Amino acid sequence: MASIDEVARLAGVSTATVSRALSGRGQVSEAARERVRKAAQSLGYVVSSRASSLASGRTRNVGVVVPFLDRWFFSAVLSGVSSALMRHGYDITLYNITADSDVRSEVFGTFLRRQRVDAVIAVSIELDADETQQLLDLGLPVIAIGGPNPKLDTLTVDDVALAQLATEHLIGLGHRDIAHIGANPEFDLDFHIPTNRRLGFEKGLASGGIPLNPVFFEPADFTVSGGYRAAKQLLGRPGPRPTALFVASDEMAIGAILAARDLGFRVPQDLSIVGIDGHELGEFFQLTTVDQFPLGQGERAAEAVLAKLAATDAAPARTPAALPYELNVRGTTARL
Amino acid sequence: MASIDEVARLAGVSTATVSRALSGRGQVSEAARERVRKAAQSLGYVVSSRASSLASGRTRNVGVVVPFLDRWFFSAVLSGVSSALMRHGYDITLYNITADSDVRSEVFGTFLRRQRVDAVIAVSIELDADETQQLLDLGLPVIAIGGPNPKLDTLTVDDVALAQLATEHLIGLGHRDIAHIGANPEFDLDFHIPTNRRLGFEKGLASGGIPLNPVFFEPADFTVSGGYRAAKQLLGRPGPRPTALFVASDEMAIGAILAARDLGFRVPQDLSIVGIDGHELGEFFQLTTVDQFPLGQGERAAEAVLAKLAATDAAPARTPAALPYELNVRGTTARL
DNA sequence: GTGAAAGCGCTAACAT
DNA sequence: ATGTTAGCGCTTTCAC
Repeated sequence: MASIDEVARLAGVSTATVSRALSGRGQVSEAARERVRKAAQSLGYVVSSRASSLASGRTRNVGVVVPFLDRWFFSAVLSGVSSALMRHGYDITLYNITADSDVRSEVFGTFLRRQRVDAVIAVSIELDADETQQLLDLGLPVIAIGGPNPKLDTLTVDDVALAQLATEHLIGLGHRDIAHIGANPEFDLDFHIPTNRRLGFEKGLASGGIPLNPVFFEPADFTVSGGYRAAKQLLGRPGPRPTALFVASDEMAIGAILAARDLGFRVPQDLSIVGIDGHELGEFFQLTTVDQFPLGQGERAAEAVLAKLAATDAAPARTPAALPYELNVRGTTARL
Repeated sequence: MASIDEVARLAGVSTATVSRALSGRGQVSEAARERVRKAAQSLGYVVSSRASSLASGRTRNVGVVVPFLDRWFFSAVLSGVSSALMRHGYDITLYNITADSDVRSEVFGTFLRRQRVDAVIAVSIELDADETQQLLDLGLPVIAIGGPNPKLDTLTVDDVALAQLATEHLIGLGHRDIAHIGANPEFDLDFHIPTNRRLGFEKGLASGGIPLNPVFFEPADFTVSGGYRAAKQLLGRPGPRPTALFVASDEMAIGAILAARDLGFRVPQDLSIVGIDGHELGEFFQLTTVDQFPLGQGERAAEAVLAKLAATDAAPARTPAALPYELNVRGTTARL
């Protein structure tokens, strides 16, 4: 592994000039820059991040904290973060927080304090006051995605508005008997998202002058099978039947589609279903949904964090804007 | 951020002793060790990985190279890698290789050469000779998962045997008209897995004395909708119809189940379906499958890499064994 | 078992 | 624009 001295010797300059030429910091003549580049190239030299970060305080590495790796939404966000950061020459080191509080305190108390990262992106994790403080104490730029945390710069989608949009889409199609599958109270301990989606649902109904019917709500756990079971409840029991379902996630919505089919309902003729997320399987099931572009959320988070890293007192990074979303009408919703 | 000197002062020892006490290398009296631990704790001191790795050459960080982040199989493997490595105090930095050859050469030519990692785990990426060489030239322990590469220590599941097991399960249930959904030749440029599964299918048929029927094969792209389309082809066209399907992945198998239902076939009464993987949705669809425990694969890879890191010339790490798999009979296969 | 001191390979003042 | 040099915060001989 060639070192900076060898490059300097081969290029006929000092190590300082090599450092400047390769990092783009400070003034270097075009000629010297070119010789350094060539020398580095021919020696296969790459700046050692260990040495460079010790000397400069910069690691070119961003820590990403996620609660799940094997749920589609989080993978998609991570994918977006990764590609955007890579494009800028940054590495990403991954911290998978589980529910296990030992793991959590290890991550916040040790792993993140190793000075391995220049900044942190926290993806949809509800942090308690302690954890938030520990993050802040790192003294690094932090960007959170989702789950608004007043102490952290957060990129957040307006979940109330999303849910309202979905609900009003249904109302616009003439539906009035609309049921909601969403917020399981237990799940909501970690994320406020389900609650907000439920609020949006209620706002949507209100805007259409439709009274809230407590029977038209069923909690589920944000999995396909949870959605399936919830839909079976809603559709199978005696009493009034909804003509449309607003489901708080695409995965649950897919479960609901399957449940409806099993019970002999045709979607969308007998039952309209709308979800939220923009899940990759939505296309296959022709699911109408409110897309929240998870990949784009990751990319935006990456850019926000890079902006913070590049910010100066003279030119501070601007606060992140609200995340975009879009109603994607496909085949699971239709006029009553 | 407290530094080692402060800890040393507070504990009344030299920095050398602090280093030894905290790293567990070298001899330290129990008393000194305890004082150091207390001092570090009270100052909130964590060893700086920048300084430590520059001085020692060890980073406590493993690079993980994956081709996809948003496919369930890879997320599951990554999840396993992450939890196992974390347990041992290791960080993981993630390199998401895309098909884009610029990204690939950046990762192998630059990112991985920054001396940020002690070892590399490559998850199911088919590497060309150049890339393999670049990995080897890093001079680091490398463990690959899947896609056997003779130059790399590889943890690999016997795909031929898996496929044969699935096929023979069908034969054991009395099926003889068995179709296969699998290897799309184009997809196979990157992974030999589909080909091996097809070979296993053929071996299974042969062991049951069943001649290969070229009509009973349909290529697909390992997605749900790919499986759906392929199954529609197989079941919908004139001519002989299979009574069972061996599908080379669970995601495609789920597509096949849906296709069968849409065509009015009852699963498993009219059609048996078996997949491969152990996908999280398998439970919901009651899919019979050959589970290959992706999470466990990740954990094993992590352990293998740690073993290599701990290995000495006197006690080299043993070569990794074949990965386990298991037939999980659920509801989509039945006697003819 | 413990301490002194010489690096590890860079970067960033400071000089020129 | 470029070189000299003093660290960055640890680990690891080496000596005791």
